[in-house]
Amino acid sequence: MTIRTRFAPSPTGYLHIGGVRTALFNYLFAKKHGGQFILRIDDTDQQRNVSEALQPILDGLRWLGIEWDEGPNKTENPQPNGYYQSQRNDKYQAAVDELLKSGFAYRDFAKPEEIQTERDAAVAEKKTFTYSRTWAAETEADVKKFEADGRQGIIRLKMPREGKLVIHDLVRGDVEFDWSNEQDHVIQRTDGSFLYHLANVVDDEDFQISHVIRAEEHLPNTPRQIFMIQSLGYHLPEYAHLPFVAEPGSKTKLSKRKLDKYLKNKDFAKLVNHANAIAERIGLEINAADFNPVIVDFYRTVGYLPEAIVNAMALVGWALDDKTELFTMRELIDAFSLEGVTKGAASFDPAKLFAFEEKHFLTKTVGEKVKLCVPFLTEGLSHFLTKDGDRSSEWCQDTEIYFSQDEMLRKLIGYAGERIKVAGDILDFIDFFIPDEMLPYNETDYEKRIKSVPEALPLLKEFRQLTLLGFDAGDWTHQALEKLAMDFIAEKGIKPNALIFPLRVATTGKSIGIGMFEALELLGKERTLRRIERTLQR
RNA sequence: GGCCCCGUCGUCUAGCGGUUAGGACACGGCCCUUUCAAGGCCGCGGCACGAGUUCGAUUCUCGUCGGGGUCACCA
Repeated sequence: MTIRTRFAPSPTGYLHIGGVRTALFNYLFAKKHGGQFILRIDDTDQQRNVSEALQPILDGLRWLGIEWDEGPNKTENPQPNGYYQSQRNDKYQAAVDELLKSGFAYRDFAKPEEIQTERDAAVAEKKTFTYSRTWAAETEADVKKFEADGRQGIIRLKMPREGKLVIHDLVRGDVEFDWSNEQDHVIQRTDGSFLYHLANVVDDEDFQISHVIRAEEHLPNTPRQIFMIQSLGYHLPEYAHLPFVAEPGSKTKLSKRKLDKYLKNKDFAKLVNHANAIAERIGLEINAADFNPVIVDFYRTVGYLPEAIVNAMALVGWALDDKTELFTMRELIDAFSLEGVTKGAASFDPAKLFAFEEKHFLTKTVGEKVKLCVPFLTEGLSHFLTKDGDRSSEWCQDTEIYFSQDEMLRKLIGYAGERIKVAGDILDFIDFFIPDEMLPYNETDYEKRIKSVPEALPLLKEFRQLTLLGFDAGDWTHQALEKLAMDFIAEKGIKPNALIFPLRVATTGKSIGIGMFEALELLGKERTLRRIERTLQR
């Protein structure tokens, strides 16, 4: 049997992190077994612009490396009617007609308030609501009568009222339902449009889906789908209901709308603050609704590695063994199995995701890191240089040199080592690329390391005059500089920090960063002296 | 409320009758160190509870409690 799985997003305008996990598991399972992964678009109830709302989802999946074999934007698609539910109405109509003909569905003329009354009564009696079928049309005469009353018809499933259904779920084992608890669900609306459950069943049959892998919130509505499958004589797919992705530190389903609440979680806040800082430095308008860690784009925007997201999400509700944590997509495909899927809801852990990012970034070569960082550096620099408005173009021209210092960037990334965990972190080191006369000082550091230390400036001045000024620019390496400084420190009989802190603030504007002498090496003699001079005159 | 699902450190999990209950992330401490990261070492911390079954239960059964999902002319 060919394994065929599908991910069926509704075009909502964004790719939810929980959706990623579902898509990923479907993808992994299909690839593992040499099958196909299909992308189908559930847009039966879509008012807005579908292609616009779908694009971020397609982009997000592609970015993550979850590529579909059939679906939108594919040149060769076997399905003549396409993969959009909105384009498949003929198929759905045929299915409804058949259900009607075979007696597994009926036309119903109840008014919404009449249904509601029955439902309220059931709730009051603490019983399962079951529609009385009072307004069900048995014959054409019934139809005429109801229509004469001004009633509008819909199509309902005529669900069994006795017996049991056992679903053999690949994750949960056998799950038993009583048919009597099932309702006569609507499958076609007054306006003739179709409902999700019907469309879903028809599509899965047409696309020959072998395994339905989806979040567990779908488990309660599986019986009605199986009822349709059986009534229409379709093949029954295998089911695997995944635990859903929960809020950090909770078992409640993760939701895009609860960001405020999540921000109270320390790890979540850390993740968001870090990302906000990057976004700010590239001049991005931060809109909390869209710039949200529940949405995949958030990570892409600040430079996370797609493989980190994939790795982290693969381990939400799945594990290979008791030790393997780091996976590439290829390794995931090889290792994945539905048996490894856990049953309990699994919290999304921002700290763990960040840890994966760190580890995956570490595996990149300097060359790869440069490639990843350049767009952020470019954005950050142009934002930094133009935020003062008028002067912008002039400043940009004057400082064009700073944009094209490949060699410096390369060295910097080497020296920065694991301080850069996300491509956007390169912006922590933007100071190396900006004109010396524009270097901003961290005022707290300046106060603490220079202003409030009387000997700081004299020491700096002396170091500059006696040591740096006469030092051969050709020997301007961090090793030579370090020796130079240490000799100076020894001679003066001071602690290293007495010189290094003021020097650090003077040359980089702040008291944290890469190794002091590596920093001076990158700056070069001329710029180092200029920055010190500027501080002395401040 | 009806129906269904779930329950191992704070979090993600390994475990599939006998283990000092293992790992990862986070957290705390120490070391290293010119700052910040990183790294090394150490530590904190868990089988929801109660009955069975069994020589023996984290593991099997039942119950209790707790958490969650779902009950649309949404998907």
